[in-house]
Amino acid sequence: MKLTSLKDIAEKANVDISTVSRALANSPVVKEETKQRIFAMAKELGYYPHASARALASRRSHTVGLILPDMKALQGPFYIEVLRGIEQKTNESDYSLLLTTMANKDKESIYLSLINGRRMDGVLLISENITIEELPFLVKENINFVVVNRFFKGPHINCVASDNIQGAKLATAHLISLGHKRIGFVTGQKSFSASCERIEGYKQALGERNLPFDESLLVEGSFQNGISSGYKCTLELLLNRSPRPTAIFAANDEIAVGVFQALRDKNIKIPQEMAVVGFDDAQFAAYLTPPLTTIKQYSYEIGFGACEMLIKLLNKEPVGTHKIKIPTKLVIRDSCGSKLKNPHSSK
Amino acid sequence: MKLTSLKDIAEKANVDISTVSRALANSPVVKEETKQRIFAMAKELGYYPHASARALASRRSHTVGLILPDMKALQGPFYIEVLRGIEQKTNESDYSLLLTTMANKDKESIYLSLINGRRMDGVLLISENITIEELPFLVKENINFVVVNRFFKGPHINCVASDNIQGAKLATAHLISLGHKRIGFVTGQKSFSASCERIEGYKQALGERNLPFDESLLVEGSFQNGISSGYKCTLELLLNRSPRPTAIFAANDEIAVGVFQALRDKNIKIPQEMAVVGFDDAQFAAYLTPPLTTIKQYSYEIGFGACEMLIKLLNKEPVGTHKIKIPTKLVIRDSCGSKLKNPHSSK
DNA sequence: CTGAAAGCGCTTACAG
DNA sequence: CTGAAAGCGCTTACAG
Repeated sequence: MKLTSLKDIAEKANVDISTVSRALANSPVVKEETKQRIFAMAKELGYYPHASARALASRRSHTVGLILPDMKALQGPFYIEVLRGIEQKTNESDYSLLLTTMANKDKESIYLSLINGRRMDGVLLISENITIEELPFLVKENINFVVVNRFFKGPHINCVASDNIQGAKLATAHLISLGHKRIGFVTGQKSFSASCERIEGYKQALGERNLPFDESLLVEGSFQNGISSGYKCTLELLLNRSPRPTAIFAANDEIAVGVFQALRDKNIKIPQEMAVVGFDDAQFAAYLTPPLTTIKQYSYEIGFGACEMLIKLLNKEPVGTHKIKIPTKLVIRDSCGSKLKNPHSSK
Repeated sequence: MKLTSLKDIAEKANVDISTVSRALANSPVVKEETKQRIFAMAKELGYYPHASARALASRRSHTVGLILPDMKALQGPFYIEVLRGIEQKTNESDYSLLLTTMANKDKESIYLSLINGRRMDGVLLISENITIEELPFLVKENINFVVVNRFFKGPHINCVASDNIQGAKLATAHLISLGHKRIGFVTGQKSFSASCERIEGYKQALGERNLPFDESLLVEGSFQNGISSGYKCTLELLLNRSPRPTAIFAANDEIAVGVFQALRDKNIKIPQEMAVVGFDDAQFAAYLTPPLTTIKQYSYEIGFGACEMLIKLLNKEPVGTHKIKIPTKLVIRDSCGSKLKNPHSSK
């Protein structure tokens, strides 16, 4: 079954294929009338440009690569939304999206085979476990890339991520405004930049209200094992902290679920005896008992923005800044209650 | 920056590029010694074949398309695992994976642009909302495809999915073996084949034990709005059913969460007063209170199997059957308790 | 076993 | 504004 090619259109329209090519690319150089005639024929013949031929000739695959540590990274609503944003942008710009995982491959060979094999024009790096070490390699190899949801310093390293500092500040300030002074914080792994930034935001909020920072109120949990680590860390926060915190900031919503469970097991009422804030605004956050107050991340915008930046790079268009921070938003539900009556009553 | 091509290798090895091409393709026709020499040079020069050039010449893109209704379809652990399976197989077979969504595009144009644009050799259809109508189009256009996680009849329609009938039978039989005779069933949308199959399995299990099938024990929920529909449907099952069911089968684990919530609100103890079984074995299933007994689907195997079948089709290798059913497994935890003491005591 | 040649379906200077 | 030609980097009959 032969598909229609430029040649078919050219013959039918009685022009050279180069003219057809230009017309379909909407080149300003070809006469409007000719263009219209060619458009019509192309449509009539059901023409679809052959992506590989085009890529070979133009030296652009019009494909963006998405590199994940492994598929499990997609778990949770956060990355799904990131993907939605990416897909929307690739669609609008007529790019294809190639999906790859670093699972059991070595990183350099991925980059090399994908970029040198010319399957993609640039890559989006979605990865909690990208290390700063591999980035210079990408820069050296002249690979267009943007890192999604992490920040790295360096002028050639393009990043788009949530403003974690601002988000954590928002959460902490909210608790403070409700009268809390001792705020426990179940963080994510400290090896993740997002964790450090959120801790930074927490400290800043405290500092701005002249509240002391107490190291013992920080317990390191895990983003991935949110529920179980949230549970364990809460138990720890309930022990030997004097006075006991009156509020807990969970570094993500899964962790908050664990916090909820521990609190329920200990018969500590939310929000009356302990306020809880999460981070992410996961879909289930509104369904918890009580509904979780949390920090919403604009993950769709992160994906879209990252892809937009990459495509601009590919088109050699000027990108403004190479580091984009997407602000977050406080979503108030019931897990923090309203003003605290007597924040220090419980010990 | 010029990348190394066949020509570079050919010059260096003092052979024609066609020989290099054959050697790298490991053609049996070229002399072993020549091959080795060429392999070495290729490696030394860091050669990566240009995917587009190869695709253009060989008329195979070596790319498999993954078509989703929208990114949200990936939500939940089920499809993540399916993806893992697919990725594993594409890796092994050296295929690339192109990701597309049907969100705001019309389906035929997707198929046409992707297949006729020759971006992919075949497609994997992951979609709850694929309709039987569009399949003949695919067949007519000679597109290689396999439907993941749904069954359609027809000799040219390749499907790989869980054995839903067997799974639902497993769940129901388990409840029956524990003494339950009145088993409520919060189904998925009846428009989904998975729902019908699970209902069928439920009926079969009942029939095999000579238990009557009571239509009023079936309430239609929703896979997507699992929690809220599970909640509502449970309330309904608790009303006017006489005698009241002593067990509830939830068509997926999210629905089971809703069932749990409703039961808790009504002060009905799980499993003492009501046994609950789910379906999927979602990650959170083990963390519910009580841990959920459920039916595990081998989603990784579904993805792997589907991709394997597709690649066989592309290679014109014989595929055995065109419909593969992957069996499910009962995972017993605490939500069904053990033997019922007095199954009819509660009314 | 290897080489020379044609061709895959486009794009893009170069002329005119 | 359009055409003729070269070229993108491979594969694959066809000869020898």
